Amino acid sequence: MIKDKIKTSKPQEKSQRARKSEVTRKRILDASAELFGEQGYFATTLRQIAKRAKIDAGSIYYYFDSKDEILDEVMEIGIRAVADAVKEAVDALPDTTTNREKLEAATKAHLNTLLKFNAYTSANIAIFAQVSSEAQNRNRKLRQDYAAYWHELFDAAQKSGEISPTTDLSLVRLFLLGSINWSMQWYDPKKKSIDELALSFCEMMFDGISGANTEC
Amino acid sequence: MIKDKIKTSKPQEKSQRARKSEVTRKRILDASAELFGEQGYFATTLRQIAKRAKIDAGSIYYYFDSKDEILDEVMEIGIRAVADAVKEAVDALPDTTTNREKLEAATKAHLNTLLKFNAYTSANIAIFAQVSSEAQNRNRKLRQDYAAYWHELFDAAQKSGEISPTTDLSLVRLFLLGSINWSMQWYDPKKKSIDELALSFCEMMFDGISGANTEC
Amino acid sequence: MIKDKIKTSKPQEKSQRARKSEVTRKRILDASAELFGEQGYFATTLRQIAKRAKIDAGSIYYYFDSKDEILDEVMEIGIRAVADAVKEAVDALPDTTTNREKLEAATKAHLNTLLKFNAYTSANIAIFAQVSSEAQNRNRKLRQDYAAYWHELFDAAQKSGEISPTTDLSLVRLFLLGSINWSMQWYDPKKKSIDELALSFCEMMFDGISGANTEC
Amino acid sequence: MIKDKIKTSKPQEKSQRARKSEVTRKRILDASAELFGEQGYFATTLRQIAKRAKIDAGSIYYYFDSKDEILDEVMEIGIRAVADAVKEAVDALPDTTTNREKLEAATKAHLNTLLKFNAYTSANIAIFAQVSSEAQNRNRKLRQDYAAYWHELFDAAQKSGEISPTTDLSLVRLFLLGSINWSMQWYDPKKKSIDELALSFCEMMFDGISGANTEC
DNA sequence: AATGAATGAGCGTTCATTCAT
DNA sequence: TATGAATGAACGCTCATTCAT
Repeated sequence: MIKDKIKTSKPQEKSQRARKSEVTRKRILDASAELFGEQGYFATTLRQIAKRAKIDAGSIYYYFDSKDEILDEVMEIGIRAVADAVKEAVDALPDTTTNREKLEAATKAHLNTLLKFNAYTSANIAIFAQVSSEAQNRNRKLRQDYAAYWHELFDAAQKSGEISPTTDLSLVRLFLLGSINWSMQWYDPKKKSIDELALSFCEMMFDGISGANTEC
Repeated sequence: MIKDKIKTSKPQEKSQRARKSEVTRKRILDASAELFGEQGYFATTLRQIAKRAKIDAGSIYYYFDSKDEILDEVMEIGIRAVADAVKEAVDALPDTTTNREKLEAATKAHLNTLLKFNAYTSANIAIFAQVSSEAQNRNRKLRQDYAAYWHELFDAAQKSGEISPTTDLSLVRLFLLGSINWSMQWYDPKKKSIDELALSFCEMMFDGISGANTEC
Repeated sequence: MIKDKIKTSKPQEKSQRARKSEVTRKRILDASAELFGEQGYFATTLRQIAKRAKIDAGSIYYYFDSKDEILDEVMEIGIRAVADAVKEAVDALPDTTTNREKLEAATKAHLNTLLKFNAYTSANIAIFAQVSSEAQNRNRKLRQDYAAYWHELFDAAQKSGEISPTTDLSLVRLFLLGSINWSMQWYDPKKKSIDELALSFCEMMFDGISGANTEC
Repeated sequence: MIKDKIKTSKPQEKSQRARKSEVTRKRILDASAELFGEQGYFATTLRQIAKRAKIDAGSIYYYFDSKDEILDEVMEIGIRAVADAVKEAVDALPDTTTNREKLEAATKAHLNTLLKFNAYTSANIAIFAQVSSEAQNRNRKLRQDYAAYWHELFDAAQKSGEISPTTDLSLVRLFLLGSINWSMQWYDPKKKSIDELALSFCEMMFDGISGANTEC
């Protein structure tokens, strides 16, 4: 809708109007992401979204064609946000970084985005399973791309010998990301920092918890 | 409601009426558990439940006071079901069984209940995060008991030296159960059996994936 | 919906419930027909219908799946009502009746149904042109049947010599029924009785208004 | 609104502004007339009108105070258009023309305006019965003037003996114009030309369809 | 033990309208 | 001269719930 019009205006000098419009649009999306994450998609009403975005419920339809369209955009932003955060974190590391360290950085970034910084990502992870399969499918490509990026990280670690050659990389990825995503349901910032948690996760995954290890 | 009446009747010779009533009641709960698991709590309507239970929507209120009461009972049954299955599986093991083997058996039992046998458990795990905090609280005690049971298993393993003494047992429990529960979102029975999956999870947790291990 | 259930119940002894249900259903249809005729389809709201039918707006959906379904049923009843009234009127005539007299009787019956007796017929004639083409199509078959019946009447009159052999019967039918239907927009019962009006219409159609006729 | 301003500006040299304004205003009216005719008044939204007129929905309010005001103007233009067309057609006839021929010319002109040339007239005839009685009343005076003009034509024909002295002229006028207006609902240009149709109508009205006529 | 009828609050959505720019 | 943003009332419709039978 409006989005298109804004993008076609000259980039260097956006009118005040266009800027205000963008701000309102973002307020709606922000409110939606928060509420979807807190209550789920179906339990969230457009009137709640409108109230939190400080506009009238009818006005939402100036920016979006339907509640479903909001959902799609929230979910898309959510996946892009983690993916970007993770890639950025990994890219920022020096060349000398080991692959295990890269995976640790990725885990930290994912966990921080999910638990602290990004309501869109929380919403995506929280509600994906409960929305219609159509809505899921619209988000699937981005999720697969993100999974593929993690696979590369794991693959590099295996190739360099940091992960045992017999390890099923797909399974271990699902194992790690499952744990991470599930932490949404129990994480309490008062008890442990997010970065510590991420490192603990990686340590468990890499070294295991077996008491026999120490016998080496 | 009816539930109470049934319990006060003599246990050995239930009238046919009472038995039929129980059957209908169970049909409603079964239908609810299935639908909650498939679609979520809010997306499921009482009419859908009634249809699947083959009764009239109004009749549900003969057995339950509200949709929320159905939710509570489904969730309770769900947690009890996994807890029972896990305990039974562990209890059935011979005395010579190692603690690691007990944890493996527990994992298999949890995973089988969740992914194959019990719609109530699937529903519980799938919808817990999306229902009201009141409903969550009503289920919390049972969940804590179940967590405590797992903790015992981990604790015994640590005491026996099978788990390193520095391991944070609470964290590792959340790590393992998070992975397991999350598998609901991606598990495909055509690719791997549930028991194999359970063993893979335990192996990763105990032994880790590090390539350095092999250097011992 | 409900309609089906009622029909499957034993015809000889309808329960009080079923009868009450039928009454409510009819109240909704009656109210709809009246309002559609008075205000048009789009200007009529379900809340107005509910108010006139003395039920709650939501209750309408116990009997009908949508506003459109009400429309369909109102339109169907409307056409059937005129068709039945016209056929009955013609059938009631003795064998000695001329074809012109039959056409006069048909005209009277149509006009009375439209202007006096049947809100459904008024609604049908008034709103047909303004509803969606889908709704029109659903009503089309019945309208064609009704038109065919009129055609038979005209055809018989032409065959018997009461109508000139060169007359285009389709056109004259449209001419007559157009005039009749249009009378909805101007007819005032205080000025002329419906039966008189019908006869005037037929006289004009048969004999024309030309002053030259009298010269015969 | 703007209309007034335009009229007060000097007629011979309208500013370009004023002219552009008039053009836009006409675009809105044209779009409205078309849509009202196609879909009815209530089914037509201001956004549809705006889209067809290639302006923004809000801009309509620069030219009109309300949707109802557009309706009034469309309806007024519609009646004036037929009235003018009919009068022009009759005035163009030579002095030797018979009154019947004048009525035929009037019928042709009305029918052509309605079915071919003028969206405003189509809209007026199509939607008059469905708009509020207030809106109808605002259009009534013009309609009565137009009816009076037809009455004059009929009256002259009766006075000259071309119409039988016993004919109820008001009724015959309603009869003819009803048929004509109703033809909107069934006329198909592929089957018969408008002029032929008009002549057929007049022939039926004047000469009747009776087979007995030929016996003269 | 169960149903059919009905309710009423609230849902997602639409639409005529307003107004600052 | 015209627009983009926003409003708020009302729309068709859904749903958990009630209740007489």
